[in-house]
Amino acid sequence: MTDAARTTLRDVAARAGVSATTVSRVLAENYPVAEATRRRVLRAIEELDFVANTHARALRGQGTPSLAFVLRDVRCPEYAAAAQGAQEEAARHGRLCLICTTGGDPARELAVIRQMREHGASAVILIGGVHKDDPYRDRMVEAARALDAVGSRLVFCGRPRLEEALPLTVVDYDNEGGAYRATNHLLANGHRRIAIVGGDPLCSVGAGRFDGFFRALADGGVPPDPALVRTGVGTYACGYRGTTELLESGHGFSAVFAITDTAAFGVLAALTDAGLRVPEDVSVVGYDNLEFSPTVRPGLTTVHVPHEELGRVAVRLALRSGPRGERTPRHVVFDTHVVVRDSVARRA
Amino acid sequence: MTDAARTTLRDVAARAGVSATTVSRVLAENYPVAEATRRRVLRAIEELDFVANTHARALRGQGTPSLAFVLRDVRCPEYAAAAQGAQEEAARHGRLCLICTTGGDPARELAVIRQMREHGASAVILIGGVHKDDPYRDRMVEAARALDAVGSRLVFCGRPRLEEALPLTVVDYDNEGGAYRATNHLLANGHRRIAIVGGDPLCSVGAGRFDGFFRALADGGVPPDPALVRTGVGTYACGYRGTTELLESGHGFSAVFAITDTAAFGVLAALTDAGLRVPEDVSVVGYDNLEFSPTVRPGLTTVHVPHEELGRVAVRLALRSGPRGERTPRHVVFDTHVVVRDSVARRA
DNA sequence: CTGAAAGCGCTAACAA
DNA sequence: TTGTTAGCGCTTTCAG
Repeated sequence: MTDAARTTLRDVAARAGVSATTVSRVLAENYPVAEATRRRVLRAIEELDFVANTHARALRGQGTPSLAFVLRDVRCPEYAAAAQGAQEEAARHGRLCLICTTGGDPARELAVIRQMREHGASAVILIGGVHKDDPYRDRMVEAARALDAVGSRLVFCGRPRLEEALPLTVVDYDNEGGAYRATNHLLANGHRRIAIVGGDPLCSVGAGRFDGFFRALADGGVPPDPALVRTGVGTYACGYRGTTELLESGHGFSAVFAITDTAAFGVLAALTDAGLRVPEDVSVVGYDNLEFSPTVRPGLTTVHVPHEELGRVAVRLALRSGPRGERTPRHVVFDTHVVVRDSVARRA
Repeated sequence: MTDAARTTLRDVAARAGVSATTVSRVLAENYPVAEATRRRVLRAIEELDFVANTHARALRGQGTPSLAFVLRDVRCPEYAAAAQGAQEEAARHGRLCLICTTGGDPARELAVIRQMREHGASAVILIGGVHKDDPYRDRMVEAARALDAVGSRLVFCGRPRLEEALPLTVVDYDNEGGAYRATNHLLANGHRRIAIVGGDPLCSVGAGRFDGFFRALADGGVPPDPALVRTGVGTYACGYRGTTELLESGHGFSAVFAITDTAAFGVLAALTDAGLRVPEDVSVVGYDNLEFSPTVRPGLTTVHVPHEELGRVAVRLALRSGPRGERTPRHVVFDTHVVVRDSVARRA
């Protein structure tokens, strides 16, 4: 029982008593075919349960190239959201999506890009932040050029652009600005001792959020206190741990800026477990506005990031200038804004 | 700037001053090639930044066929978990994964299966429950046969098998049993008035959970009360709404069995918003044991489902009997068990 | 050790 | 309206 050979267009042709060309034309509907013949062919296709071979088509240059997404982990709600948006958009265009997870390993990311090149994907969309790392950066530059050279594109989604002159499409959001506004919201509510928890300053996402935070502090005339900074990788665990450490350290604070909503959930849990009330005792803001964030109690005040939209637009731009379109690199940046819910109170 | 033609193996051959055959052999490493020649070829590949064309390979029959996953929505944590497990396993085998979302539309699911057939995927893995619908079922039977006919497989993941004789691989979990045990846990804690919220009895997943629930009630000698049943589609919203309705209806209850953890989060929120304490006033159990479930307060008592594992095993089985392996349909069912946390208390 | 030739399944000139 | 032919990029006999 080796590969039961797949039914080919020739089989259909034979059965319908026509040439392969005719079958092809019936399928493509791009050429006149006598109605009777057409019906005969259609019946043969039906009877044989024929489906065309994508690879043969692709080889002929007729294929609809797929789209590829590369992300760290589908379980991260932000990435899942972007992936979902992208999927929907791709489906709308009849495109197939390859989704590959890398577990955050840059080597795997590059490997995947390579696989996509082999595959002739019309675009490779990289979702999520990057670690700042020069050799990696250089390889990315190469990748962008290589993809461009064959009429394909590299798209960064929720990841800052590299240098200006690169054939790269970037769909990003105002990461730094969101952090600035979130911090300002805390400041405006009278908070001065604000902790920041869970961010990774070496990751583009974390770095931008830190920047916005400190800029807001500076603009608000509040001196930053290193004792109130707890770095991490944006997970629940580091939100929880960071908060617990902060509490134990005895450095007072009246508000926490969690670098992600996921970390904020950890912050909330740690505070609750310590017998503190949110927002009466401590105020909390998050970042991302996950689907889940309005549902926790208290509802989480956070920064809205249009994750689905990022994915959708990434696909749209990737598809816009198909192989024969103009090659202009594109750059779109979405706004972010604070969504006020119940986790921030005026400082007593 | 039309399709900058992609570098081909011939280009490499020309540059290295050898035949295409030799280049192919250097790539495949399946045939002796003089070291000097090899190096020349490798250099040419490097210089030209050549990557082989997957489609040509696939056409020749040498390709590594991809794997396809079909699921409703990547944003659902259960599906994301399964997808992640599957991805990792696939990556381990050097396979590419196509992930397609259907938005729960059976028509799209079928369409996707078709695309996968065109693609020659070695397996199509369907993740998640199904609605009970006969015409759809029949098409699925057809799909299973069609895939099998070309040496590919259809895999159900977290979805009950169809008829016995089908060439279908099933990786499922003891859905009914989990609900039975969760309900028993409530019963064992003295609860008699137990509401069930959020399930869709027309979906395979919901139906199994309802069955387990009612069986446990029957075995425990507790007559089921229709007034305590609130159906839905397993979302946060229906957990919330169901609970609110229950509360307003005035039918007393001391515990809620939420059909999914996601619904349980809604139940928890509704209870909290109504000024009730969990578990002091009302006990709650969920189902799924999402990553998030231990992190809410109180920690959610729930039924563990090994979602990642389901995905991993689905891939493993799909790959096990490659095209030339034996065709035996397989069926594996994972156990489920109750994870006790803090949302259930003894009935006062 | 290397190369020439055939062909995977499909489509597009070009003829008829 | 239909068929014939050639060829996409690769691998693989089969000869050299």
